[in-house]
Amino acid sequence: MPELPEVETTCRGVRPLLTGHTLTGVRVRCARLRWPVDPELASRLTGVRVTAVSRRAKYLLMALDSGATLIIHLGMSGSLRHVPADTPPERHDHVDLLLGEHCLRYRDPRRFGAILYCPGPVELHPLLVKLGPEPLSDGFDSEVLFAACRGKTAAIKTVLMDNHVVVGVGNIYANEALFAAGVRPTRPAGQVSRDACQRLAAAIRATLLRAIEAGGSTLRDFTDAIGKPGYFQQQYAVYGRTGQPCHACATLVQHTRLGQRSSFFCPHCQT
DNA sequence: CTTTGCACCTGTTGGC
DNA sequence: TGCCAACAGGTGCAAA
Repeated sequence: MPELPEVETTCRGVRPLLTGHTLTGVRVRCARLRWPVDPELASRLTGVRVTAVSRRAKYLLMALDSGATLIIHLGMSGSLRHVPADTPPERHDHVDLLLGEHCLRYRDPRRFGAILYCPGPVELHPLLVKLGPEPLSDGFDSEVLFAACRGKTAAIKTVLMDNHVVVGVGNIYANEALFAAGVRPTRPAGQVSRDACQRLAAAIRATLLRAIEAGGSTLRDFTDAIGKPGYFQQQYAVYGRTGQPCHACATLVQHTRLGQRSSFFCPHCQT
């Protein structure tokens, strides 16, 4: 579920609940996530204070005053909810981070997500160390994208979704940004002009920012039901609109498959 | 090194 | 109405 906007919204939602607070316990009901949850997680975290909550790509990073970091990834179906600690867990509620009377509850039906304890410098963690720039930072611009496209025969959409090039661009936003930039997802990256890269970089930024704003305005309290994924659905220009008319020219949106991922485009607007 | 396809899971959907 | 295959927003990793 979570694309970068949902992860960013989750990050902003949990930040005030965690920052400066001490974890009073951890309940692990199911440790079988993408990677097994550390069996010693409870003893490592109990009594430890959270000093900061941030995000890198789609990883949530909870900095601890012990110098360690708790890394949480929501995978495809994960969510964090803020509920009273005595709320009976439902199916797929795998982990609770206890905060006195309340807790942060991790739910993940597909269990593609992860909860990892990183004792050392988190920026050196194997999962983070090779990541490309954040799409909303100065580290990502059209020149970075253009350079990454040089000489590549792979489809531009594949490059946009490559975490070594830029992080956080999932399937939905790759499709949407390509439409906004007028670039066909199947176009070989090496044939994408500097000008098109300019439009793509801007479109990625605008598309993500718009979604984050939509999420932020939906989100008043990060409590209970609001923490669930898909809580802000927005209008997509092409994603999931196979056979429906393009909003710009009424040509029917086409569907194709690129590296096992659904791709949608307007054959008239995108070249 | 690049590129491709698989694997990890469960829940939902669409076609027959 | 019922059943089952196909598919779902991620992404690390093995294999080619």
